[in-house]
Order: sequence, then C-alpha cells, then structure tokens
Amino acid sequence: MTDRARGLHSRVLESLGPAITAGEYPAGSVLRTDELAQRFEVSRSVMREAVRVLESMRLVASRRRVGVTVLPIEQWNVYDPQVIRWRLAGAERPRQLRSLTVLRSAIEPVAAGLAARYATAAQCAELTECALGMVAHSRGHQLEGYLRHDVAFHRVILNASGNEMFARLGDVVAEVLTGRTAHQVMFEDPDPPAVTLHLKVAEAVREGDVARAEALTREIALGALEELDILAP
Amino acid sequence: MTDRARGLHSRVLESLGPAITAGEYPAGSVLRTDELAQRFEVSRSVMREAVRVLESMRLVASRRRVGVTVLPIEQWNVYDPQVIRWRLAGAERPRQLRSLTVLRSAIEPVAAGLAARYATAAQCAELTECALGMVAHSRGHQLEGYLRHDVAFHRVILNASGNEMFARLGDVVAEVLTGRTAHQVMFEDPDPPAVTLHLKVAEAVREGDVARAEALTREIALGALEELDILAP
DNA sequence: GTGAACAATAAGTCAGACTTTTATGTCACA
DNA sequence: TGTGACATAAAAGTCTGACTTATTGTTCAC
Repeated sequence: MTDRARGLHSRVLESLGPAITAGEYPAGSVLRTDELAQRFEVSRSVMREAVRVLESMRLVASRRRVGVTVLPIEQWNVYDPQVIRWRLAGAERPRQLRSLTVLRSAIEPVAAGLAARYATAAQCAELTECALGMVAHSRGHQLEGYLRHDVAFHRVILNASGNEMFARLGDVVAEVLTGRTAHQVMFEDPDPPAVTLHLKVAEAVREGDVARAEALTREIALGALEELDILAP
Repeated sequence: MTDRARGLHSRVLESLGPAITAGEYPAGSVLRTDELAQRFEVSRSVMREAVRVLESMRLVASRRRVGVTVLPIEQWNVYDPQVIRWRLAGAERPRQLRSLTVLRSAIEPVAAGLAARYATAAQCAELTECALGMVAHSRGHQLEGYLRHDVAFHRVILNASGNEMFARLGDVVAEVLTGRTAHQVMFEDPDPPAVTLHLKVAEAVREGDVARAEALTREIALGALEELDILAP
C-alpha cells in the first residue's frame, strides 16, 4: 500500500509535498533550492529534480532571481494521485474527502450506465461476484472483507464503462471507501439497503438496463453524500 | 494560449511528451537517459529532470540497469493538463475528445446543481451575462464571440459549484468547446435550442432550482454527446 | 520624478567522477 | 540436465564545482 521511497529524490518529495499540500508553506512563500538541498541533506541535482516534479504538479513555480514560489491551491493539479494521497494524509483530509465524494457522485452513475451498455460477460460475472461477496460479509463485523468486495465492485464498474478517465478513478474511489470504513463506521455492519442496491446494480448492468443502472448507482452515491453531511439542510 | 517553453528542460518535455502520448514509443519501449540527452543535445542533468517529470505523469518508469521504460496508457495520469494537451495535439485527439466529453456530461449537470445552491449573486449575474452574450452572438457567423461566452458560461458554473475538483475542469471544458468549434461546426450558427438551454440554466441557478439546473445541463450535455456520435444506436 | 545603467542574486546549465542497484551470463556442483 | 552461488557489466543515481543567464532592485544622472 505504502509507496516506494526508492531514490533520494522520492524521499524529498514525500516530505516536501505533504508539507506544501498541508498548507505548511502558504501560497506565495518563497523557498530556495540551495537552502532546501541543505535542509534535506541532498545535492542540488536531487533537489532540483524534486522541485521540477512539484512544478509539474503546479504546487510551486520556479523563477530566476526569485526562487521557488508556492502556488495557491487553485493552481494545484488536484487530480494528481500523489497530490490526492498527500492531502488525504494531512490536515486537508476532510475537505479532500468531501471533494472526492462529490466527484464520485457525479461520475459513478454515468459510469454504471455506460457499463450496462459495454460490460463484457466476464465483467458482468465479476460484478455479480463482488456484490455477492458484499452480501456474504455484510453481517457479523466482517468489515474488512466487505470493504474488499465493495472496492472491487466499484472498480469493475469504472473499468467496464470503457472510459479511460473514469477507469483511472478506481484508485481514488478505493481510497475514499477505505477511508470511510477506517474512519467512522468500522463498528456497525453496513446498511442492508446499500448492499441490496449493489446487487441490483449488478443485475441492471447484466441486463443492459442503462437507465436503471444509472439510477440505482445514483442512489448509492446519494447515500455516500448523506454520510458526509454534504447535503445541507 | 501556447505554453511557455522557458528552459531547456521544458523544450525537451514538449518534444518527448507528445511523442510518447502519440504512441510513437509503444508501451514497453526502453529509452536510455544518456542517449536521449545526446539526441536532444542537452546535458544529462536537464534530461534527468525531464524524465523525472514524465515519471511523475506515469508516462514512463525509470529503473536501474534497465533504462526508462514507456508505460502502458492504463498507467498514465490522464487528468494531467499537460498530458491532456499533448494528446489533444496529436493523433489521439478524437479519442481524447470523446473521453473528455463523456467526463463533461457526467460532471457538469452535478456542478450546475451545486451552483444553483451555492452560487453568489455576482456569479449569478455573470452567468446571465454570459448566456445573454451567447444569444447576442448566436446569429450571423459570430462563432468566435459565441465561443468566448460559451466557455465563460461553463467556467462560471464549474467555479460556482464550490467544488475545487470541478473548478479545475474549466480549462478542459474550454479546450473541448474550442476544439469543437474550430473543428466541425465553424460555418453554421449554433442550434437555437442550445442557446435557449443556457439561458434557462442561468435562470434556474439564479432561482436556486437545483433539480432544474441539473436537468437542463444534462440536456446540454446530451447534445454534446450526440454531436460526437457517442450515443450508439 | 523618470529612466537608464549597474550590481547582486538565485535559478539554469554543463561536465566529469563516482556509487549503487540489478539483470544477466558463467561456472561449479549435484 | 538443472540449480545454486558468484562475478560482470550496464544503466540509473548521486555529488561537486564551475560557469551562464535572466531578473529584480538599487543607484545615479538628468
């Protein structure tokens, strides 16, 4: 699960990246490559490579005679998996989780609709299998097993949509689901209605019922939003 | 519009990035840093920085004793604005445009719904202004002015949603709309119904009618999908 | 006060030497 | 013939120091 830290360069990134995304250096802060290199006890070459990567994520901008300037959050590549991971690991976690859940609620229903149209027989089978796995682990504090099947279920949907950009959100969804389980519920068994919904989605996809797959997934998404109190009263 | 190419490092990227995303080096191809440095006539340090950036985009993976391996498309950071730009500029353009349009069709309706709830008075005003601008340029081959207001309209919606991840899609939507106009229609005036829909969305947002804003935007999105023949018969 | 020349600064670039990891080939031994 | 340990080499990784270049801020003349 934890990322490889192979290479000095990665270690620096794994330290500086989270610091920036956590707001430790507010937008406009100016860093100097040489100073950073000293602080992290690496050569300037290594530090420069790290800065280049941060620059490509639009976390910082490097300008001659000025230094490395931290950019405002509006500029960040908030879809960069690494940035997402860093934010989920820090103080921004709640906000990041909300953004991602809203994103999910927009994407997944459409993805399910597309899956109903394009899913292969193998994917349909896998989907049903996942849903049944959820059922099997839905009672008796088997949260871990439940989560595993839940994640797999949503991943299959996203992949079966046939849209590469949807498919790439699999990791993000996994992260959100894992975070949700680890953070708040953990004790109670999942809501039976949620489990049933997943079964029905699998069914709808199998039958090629686009509208129903979409509508049912929208219900699932609604549940996720409610959990986070995103739907203001 | 065109990106800064300041720095040797950027020039290398702007040459190598598009080549990779265009499939010029199929997945699994192995490059060597030294050879690349020679080919582009830059020092190894510069080349290494470029490779690091490509690595953070997951276009390549660098391994000792092996070289720089081109990764399969499933691994790419397809949300990276630079990657999107490169793909839109190359042979992958049609496929990329489809992916993005599907993404839009999922995001924008939800964003409009949120905008109806959270938009400020200023944003509502701007939205109406944009819609009126579209009306004003909807006849007599004023495609350029129409496009400008269309882009602004969708940008305001995404920003007003209050979701940072939606907001960051403004550039992408702008790219899609621009590409659409430049590519196929260019001669005909926009469909009157589409213009009316935008006006109605502005109205719904202003009135805080979440469901209506969402439904109307979904109609707009449907139109975009039909244009690309994404809706198979 | 305006503008032009200048100096200081930090990033950018390069070249070369060295280290570390690791895929692969070799050889002895079972 | 197969299997393990071992040696080899290839490529990325790292460090250092010198140099170049762009840009900002200051100073000075007008």
